[in-house]
Amino acid sequence: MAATILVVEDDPDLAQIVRYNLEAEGFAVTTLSDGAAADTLVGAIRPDLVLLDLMLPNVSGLELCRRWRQRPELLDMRIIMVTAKSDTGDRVAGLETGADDYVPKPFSVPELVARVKAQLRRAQPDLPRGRVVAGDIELDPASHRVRRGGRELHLGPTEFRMLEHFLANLGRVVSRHQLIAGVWPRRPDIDARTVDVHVGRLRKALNAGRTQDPIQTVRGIGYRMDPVPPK
Amino acid sequence: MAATILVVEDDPDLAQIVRYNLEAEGFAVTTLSDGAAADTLVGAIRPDLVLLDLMLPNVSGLELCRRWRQRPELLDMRIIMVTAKSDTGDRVAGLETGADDYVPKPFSVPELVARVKAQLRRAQPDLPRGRVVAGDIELDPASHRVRRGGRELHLGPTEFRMLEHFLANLGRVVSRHQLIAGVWPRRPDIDARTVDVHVGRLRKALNAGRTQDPIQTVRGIGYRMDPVPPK
DNA sequence: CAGTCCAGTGACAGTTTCGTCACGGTTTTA
DNA sequence: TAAAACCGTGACGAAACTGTCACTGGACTG
Repeated sequence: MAATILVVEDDPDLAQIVRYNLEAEGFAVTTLSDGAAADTLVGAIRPDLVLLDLMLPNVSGLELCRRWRQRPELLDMRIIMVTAKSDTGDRVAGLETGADDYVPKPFSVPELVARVKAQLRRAQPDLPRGRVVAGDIELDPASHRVRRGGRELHLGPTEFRMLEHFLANLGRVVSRHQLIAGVWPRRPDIDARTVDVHVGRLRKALNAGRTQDPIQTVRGIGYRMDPVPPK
Repeated sequence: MAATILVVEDDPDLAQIVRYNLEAEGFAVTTLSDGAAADTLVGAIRPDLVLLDLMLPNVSGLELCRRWRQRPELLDMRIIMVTAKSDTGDRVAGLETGADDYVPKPFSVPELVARVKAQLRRAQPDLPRGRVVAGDIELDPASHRVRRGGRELHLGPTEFRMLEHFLANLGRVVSRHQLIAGVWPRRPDIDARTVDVHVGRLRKALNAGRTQDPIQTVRGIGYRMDPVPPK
C-alpha cells in the first residue's frame, strides 16, 4: 500500500521534480503551493509524510509545523522541512518545533528520497514485513495467506486488512475509529457499525470450529486481539 | 527516565565533546571507540540511540548498521550516522541500510542535539497515561486491561474509570464529590449513593476470592486506596 | 443504651452498546 | 454474460451497563 506524501512548495518547478521522483518510487503525492491551503486540507488528506517548505507565501512552514504538532490526529504524520535557509539556528528551531528531519536546499533528489524512506520505514512499522505468528494464527503477506492451527482460512480483502491491523496492534485495544483509519484509509466516512460487522465476519472465519475467540470486545472502547496459545 | 545513547567514535576529542553535551541534556551516554567492541556490547547496553561514525578502524559503521538492523531486538534503536564523508552516495547508502538520520562532519553541536532529540521524540513518545502498578494490582490503558495478582479482571467502563482515579490518587483519601468529578465528568448531578454502589461493584470485582480489600472507607469523608503487597 | 448517621447491598427499570441478519449495490470471476 | 463474492448499512434484539431506591446493619454520639 502506497504511502501518501503531501508536498507543500511554492516553487512549481521544484514541486514537479519532487513529485515526479517520489511517484516513481511508488508514493502517492499531492502538491500544494500554499501554506493556508495545506493547513485547511491536511486533516482531510492525512498524509503519511509532509515535505514542508519553510518559506511559504502566507504562513510559514514553521508555524504550520507548530500547529500540526498540536493536533493529536496528526502526531504520526512525519514532517520533513525543506528550505534554502541554511542557518543552524533555523534547523534547530525546526527540529525542536516538531519536524522529524530537515533538508537544506539545494538538495540531491536521491538523498531526499532516502530520507523520506527512512522516515516512512519508521512511520509504518505496523505493516508486517514478513510472516507474523501470534499464538495459533499465522499471516503471510507475501502469499496473502492466513492459517489458524495450521489450517488455511479464506478471508476477503477487508477482513485480511483488518487482521493485519489487529496483529500489528496485538494485545492493545483498538478503537473503531482507528480501525476505520487503518483498514479503510481512504474512507473516513465509514460507519462504525460497519466495523462491527466486519469484526463479526473476521471472527466467524477465524473461529470456525473453535471455542476461543482471539478478538475481545472492550465495551465503549473497541476491540483487542490477543494471541491464543496453540493447542 | 533518561534515554541512553551509545557514541561509537574513534576520535577521542570529538567523543568527549559529544558526550559532554549530551549528558548536559540529561542523556545517559556511553562511548566506545571501537566498532568491534560496539558490536559485542550493543546487545547488552541496548541504547535508545547510537551515534555511529561511518569510518571506524576495524569494521565500518555501515556494516554495523546493516548487522544491527537484522536483529529484531534492536529494531527500535535509533541510528544516526556521523561522518566526514560528505558524498551523497554514502548518505543514501547509509539511510538505505537502516540509519534513521545522517549528519555530516563537521556538525554543529546544537544541530546534532536537536536531531538526537527529534529521533528520541519518536522513539519514546510521551504517553499521557501509562501502565500503573500498585501492589498486586496492575492497570494498562493501552490494552485496557486490569489484573490482580497476575489474573485478568473484567471491569465495566465506569468501574475502570474509577479504578484509574483511585490509582491516580493512591494512598490519598478521595471524597465522593471528587469521584463524581473524576469518574462522571459530564454528570455533576450524580447521586452520592451511586458512588457507593460503584465502589461496591469495583470492590466485588477486585476482591473476588481474596480477603484484602485495597479500598478503605473513610467514614464521613470518602474512600482511600492503598497498594496491597503481592502474595 | 437508644437514637441517629453512614455506608453496604439487592433489586429493578431504563439506557446504551454491540451482535447479527438481511438486503441491495458493486466488483470480481469463470 | 451470469454467477459468485464482496461490501456497507439499516433495523432489530440481546447483552451489558447504569443510576437509583429501599432496606439493613454497623458505627458513632450524647
